[in-house]
Amino acid sequence: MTIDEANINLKFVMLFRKTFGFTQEEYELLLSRFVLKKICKKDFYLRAGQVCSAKAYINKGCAKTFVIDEHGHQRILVFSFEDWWLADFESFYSEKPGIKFIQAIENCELFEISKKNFLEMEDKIPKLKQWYPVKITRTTIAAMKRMEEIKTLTPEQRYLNLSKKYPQIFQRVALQDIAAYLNIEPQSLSRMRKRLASRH
Amino acid sequence: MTIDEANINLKFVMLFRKTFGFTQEEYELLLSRFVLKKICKKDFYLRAGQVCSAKAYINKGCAKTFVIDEHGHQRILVFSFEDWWLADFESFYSEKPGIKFIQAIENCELFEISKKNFLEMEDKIPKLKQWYPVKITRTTIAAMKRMEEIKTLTPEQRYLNLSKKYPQIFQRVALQDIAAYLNIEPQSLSRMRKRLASRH
DNA sequence: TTAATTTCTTAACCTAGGTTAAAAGAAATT
DNA sequence: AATTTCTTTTAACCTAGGTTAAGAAATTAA
Repeated sequence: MTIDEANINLKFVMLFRKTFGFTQEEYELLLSRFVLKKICKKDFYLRAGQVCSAKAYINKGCAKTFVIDEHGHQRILVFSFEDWWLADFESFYSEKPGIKFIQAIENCELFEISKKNFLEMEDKIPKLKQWYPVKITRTTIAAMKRMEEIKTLTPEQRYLNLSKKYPQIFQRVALQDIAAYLNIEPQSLSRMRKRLASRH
Repeated sequence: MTIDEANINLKFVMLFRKTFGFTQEEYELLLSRFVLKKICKKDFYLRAGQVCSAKAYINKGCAKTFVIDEHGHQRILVFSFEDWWLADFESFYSEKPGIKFIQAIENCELFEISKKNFLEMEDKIPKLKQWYPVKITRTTIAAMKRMEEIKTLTPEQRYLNLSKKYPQIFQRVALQDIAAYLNIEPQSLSRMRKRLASRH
């Protein structure tokens, strides 16, 4: 399947075009390696035990990445929305089976590129290679910040931060998933919301 | 100050020499840009508010990296021992003042290289540049794993993991710092150790 | 060696979140 | 519209860790 011209809306490719000055040929070559993949709500993009051999740009929809803890509970590591990438980073680079599940929260429209094709593109379009250090540095900093946040804040504080920073998230993500993201049980989130409401 | 030949023990440089096949000239050029820096126990290598404009290889000693939470408590993000690097990664790359403190837990012998010199070396020794993507990918994966661990495990489980994986750490790091690393108060760690001991 | 300081432990009480179970509300099916 | 299923809320009880305060043990300094 190739990408329907009418659907092309890959912000990052457009951004590259501007930032790194891709030629028309490079632009088209890169685009040709992406494949449109539609997945329905509740479908899995990736399951624990699989090797993540591709990454996918989210054009529409959202997804959650989670691991299963020893009690069998989902522990959500990240929610991903439009203009983000879906992948189990660890498995993608190690090429070993991962422990993460990536599941659609809404019907999703993804543009996927295999690791093989991506590496090939990095060879053929040297400008693309400049992207990696920039992007991964940002990813690392984000992961470290997230770690600091989890370390220093209580679930309640993290809930308040989330409500403040991404109030729209409650329109798209179920409370039970918010709870799994905050690392608490849905009942506790419910009680917490009540507690916070009563402190008007 | 230059590095005394007798003291040269930079494993990473030796490793590079083998892995990337540095020439003698490259090897000596790179070494010449490192500066020996000794800091005493309890001295700060870096303070919040400063821009981290260098990184330091730990040849001897250990250090803790922490942030201060809203109650004024230290929250230790990482302990660093021999053969690790000291830096506030976030500040190093953003070139903005950071929020982290890096403090020696023992007297330390560091080999420091400024960001400026490091970038210059990356230009002059192209083989060195190959190192970055490899290293930062590992750093990112480690940060993500740490985040998963903090998310999925209780302080008690993390204490048990630490005791199992790095039993030697208790010989070098005070219990109050272990507590700050586990995200609990020293009293709670003390109580927890008693609880665990009684379950023989 | 003693005094001062720091680190570690103990205890009593408090609170947030876990656990279990059930009910109420919403959404999806029939 | 009615039924089934999934999500959210409520409540009672339990437990781990926070808080405060004080004492014991170990370092460090004098």
